[in-house]
Amino acid sequence: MPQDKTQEEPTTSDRPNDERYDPQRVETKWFTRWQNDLSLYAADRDSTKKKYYVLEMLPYPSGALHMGHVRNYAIGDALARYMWMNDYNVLHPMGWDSFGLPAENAAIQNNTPPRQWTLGNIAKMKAQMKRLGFAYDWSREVTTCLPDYYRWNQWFFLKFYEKGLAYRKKSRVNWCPKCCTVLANEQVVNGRCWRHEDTLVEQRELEQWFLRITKYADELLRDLDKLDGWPEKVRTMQRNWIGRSEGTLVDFKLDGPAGPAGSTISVFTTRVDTIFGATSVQLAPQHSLIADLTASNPDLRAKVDELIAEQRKAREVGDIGEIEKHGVFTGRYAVNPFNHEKIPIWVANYILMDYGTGAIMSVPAHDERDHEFAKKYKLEIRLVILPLANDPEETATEPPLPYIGHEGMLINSGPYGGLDCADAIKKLSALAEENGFGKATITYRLKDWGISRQRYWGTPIPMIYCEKDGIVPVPEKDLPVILPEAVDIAHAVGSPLGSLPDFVNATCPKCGGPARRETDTMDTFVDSSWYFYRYTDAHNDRAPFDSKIAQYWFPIDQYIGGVEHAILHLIYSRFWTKFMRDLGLITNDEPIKRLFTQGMVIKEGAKMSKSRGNVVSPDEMVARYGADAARLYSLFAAPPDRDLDWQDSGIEGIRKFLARVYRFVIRNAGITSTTSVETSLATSLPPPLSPEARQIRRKLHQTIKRVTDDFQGRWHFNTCISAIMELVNALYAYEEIQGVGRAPSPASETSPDGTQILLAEVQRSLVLLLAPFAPYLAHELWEMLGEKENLLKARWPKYDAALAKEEELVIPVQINGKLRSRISVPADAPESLVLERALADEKVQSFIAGKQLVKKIFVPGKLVNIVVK
RNA sequence: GCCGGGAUGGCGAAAUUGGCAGACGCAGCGGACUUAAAAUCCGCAGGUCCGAAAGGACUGUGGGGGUUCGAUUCCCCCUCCCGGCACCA
Repeated sequence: MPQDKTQEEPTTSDRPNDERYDPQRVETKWFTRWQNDLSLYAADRDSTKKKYYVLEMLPYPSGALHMGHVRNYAIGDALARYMWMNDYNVLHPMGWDSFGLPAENAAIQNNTPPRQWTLGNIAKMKAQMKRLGFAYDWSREVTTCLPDYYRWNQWFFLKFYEKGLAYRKKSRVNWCPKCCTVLANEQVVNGRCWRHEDTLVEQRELEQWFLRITKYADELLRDLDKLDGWPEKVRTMQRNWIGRSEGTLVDFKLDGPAGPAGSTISVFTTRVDTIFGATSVQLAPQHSLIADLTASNPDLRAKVDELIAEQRKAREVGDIGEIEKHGVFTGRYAVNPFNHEKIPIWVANYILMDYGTGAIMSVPAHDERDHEFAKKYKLEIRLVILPLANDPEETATEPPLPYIGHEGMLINSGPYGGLDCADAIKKLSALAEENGFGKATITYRLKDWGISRQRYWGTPIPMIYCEKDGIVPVPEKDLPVILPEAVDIAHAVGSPLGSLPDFVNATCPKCGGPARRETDTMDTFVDSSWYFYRYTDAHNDRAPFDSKIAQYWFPIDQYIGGVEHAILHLIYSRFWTKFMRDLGLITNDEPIKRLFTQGMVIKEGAKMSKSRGNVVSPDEMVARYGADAARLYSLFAAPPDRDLDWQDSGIEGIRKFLARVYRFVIRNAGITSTTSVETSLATSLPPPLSPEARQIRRKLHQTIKRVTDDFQGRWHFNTCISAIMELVNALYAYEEIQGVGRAPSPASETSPDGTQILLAEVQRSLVLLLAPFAPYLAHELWEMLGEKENLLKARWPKYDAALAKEEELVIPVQINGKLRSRISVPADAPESLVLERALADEKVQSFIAGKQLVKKIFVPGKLVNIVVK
């Protein structure tokens, strides 16, 4: 309805209503149209075009989008639309990371089954996304909590198992004694249970499934160097997380009788060159040997327990680094294999069981912590490294302790005295290996990925335990192991699935005898580790995806999301890709070519949160200002990689800008409809253009250049949008001078003159420039201009560098680096002319009069600087 | 402690390669239109000082130094803020 009206009366603006930009009217009109065309944003299956895979991180279906989502998707959507307009075959899908805790939480609170709650939320959020106008190929939608997706999680798990990369082992987990269940790390808040604020979380040993990500630790680290399209910050975070450390394992022997834990104490050190300075061995309080050492020594046991308690407390408070170093002598000794020296074995609270071997050799002279500890307990401090003097003639002097430098020479080290540190490390490691008491090794901070969760709302782990055959994988043909629906989560003890006999009881695939099903589910990070491959072939029911199709689309050209996923999701995804490559499913080593991490949306300087009451709701913004304004503002208010401080007055300004564009086109659309747009390339304009019109043409080409350049990688959409604003301001100024559109020119009935062709071209380009950022308005205006073709398929405007060039330049003239005057010169004026005019300038004259000219600096097109004395 | 990113008007920000600091927008002020208001349109606007005004002088990008004809930009030192890792052996 409204569309006809605007086409009929675009230039007879006697009724103000026609000029009023009503985002609701425009947006609902196009929203309805887009709803009816499902193929609108579909990627081509077979295409000779170049591909472009742009992806935003899929959301958890919490129930409502927040502004962070809007910003994230506005960035991706702008890029997708831009690439479409540049004739790429664009893949721009969306899905739902829909397994996870909140669904169970909601189930308990509202008594709604997790599936129902989740699917309901997805419906709500999908509607929001559509209303916001995001151009997704919904035919490829992936919902991770549905069996047609999670069956492939199970399939992958079986592959991991087959290759020996999924294994089961006992490990320490967080346990809430009130819930009687394991908690994920994220469910532990300050060392307490998220549901019982008064209850401290305990550590328990449980059998868990692990994926051997450490097998790829080195490759994951090395390949970070290849990811030059990733932010340095993320690469650094991953490097830290992987935490590679080169060193040596050395086995000390327990002196005297040994218990079940044996008599070997392996220590890891990066400084084996200092081993002759080791004056004690320090064990973590949880070290396996301690049970033996304390078996007949309840006193020692009690002291070790205290150390454990101290560690735990420090961990709860979060400052394990600040803990005061305590230790206790075990009364026993270990033998240094290099010199057969007996040194005391201590247990200390600063030794961590989960790094290295949980045991160290203590070298007080050359390690800060060891030094502090040795001083406290009066342990021997033995200097074994002398710093090399800069001057070889000089005798090395004893350094202040602890001396931790590497540029040194061994002393007091038996036959190795005189070696430099680097040499000694090599020699001693080799010696240890030859003699079977150690070797050079690499440790990682990265641990194997424990994926077992004692929760309901996740992918069932496809494993069966048979009394006779032990652990037996579910045969591929029996997948998926369906997650049962009617489960009482609230009253479950342990894994909720364990309370369902129908689920638990199974037959062994090997012997056919009675067996028990695994009742744990997978970590939800499994779901998001490979989902983006599924988009390429979302309905495949014979494989997770077709390798050929994935090969066409991968790697992802541009991935966009929050930096909070820099480690977990993005490391797991890289790991999964490498595993799939080794399976032969894909050929790429890395999933993501370019990564962009956008900043947070904050308000009044703080993260939006319900408790703070500063949450901005996208629905409200859409209702008040329209989706275009909400999107445009989220791109305009800050460069996308920085945090954005939301201001309602700011989005109001954006709405005004859109209205300004709308009014301009409404007033001038008539010109276009009588103009042959196809032939109106500005270069072929008839010659007589007024200076003002040439100025507009120049501004247009400059604007196209600025916006296009920014899309090529810099992505400062805030400046793109200000460039478009400047263009619109220029058009208004031009209108003011010319009175164009205000009173329609009767000349338009005959052949259009140059100015009219130019104006038509400007309007058309303006709409195209706006299309990636404000799709609703752009579509409306596109139609208003009489265009029949879908705007997404229209070509992105090209700029003409010659037309973008200024004819006349205002050149600042500095004297001794201070701005003193400006002169106007033709753009291509040679140096001699510019300098001549600069020196002739009245103000310049007054500043240089009576002074000696030292130097004249001319920067073409930029400035003149005259240096005088 | 180590690593990464920041700091520019009242506010969000711009300056892409060392070359006019503050584009664009918000808030503000003035004007036009209006009975009035809203909306809209036009204009002003870093700070201090001089001047009735036009205009002019000085100063200014967290602080201090340096390189340069010229520094928000490059180098050195320092402060503060945000993020990551951390008794990592």
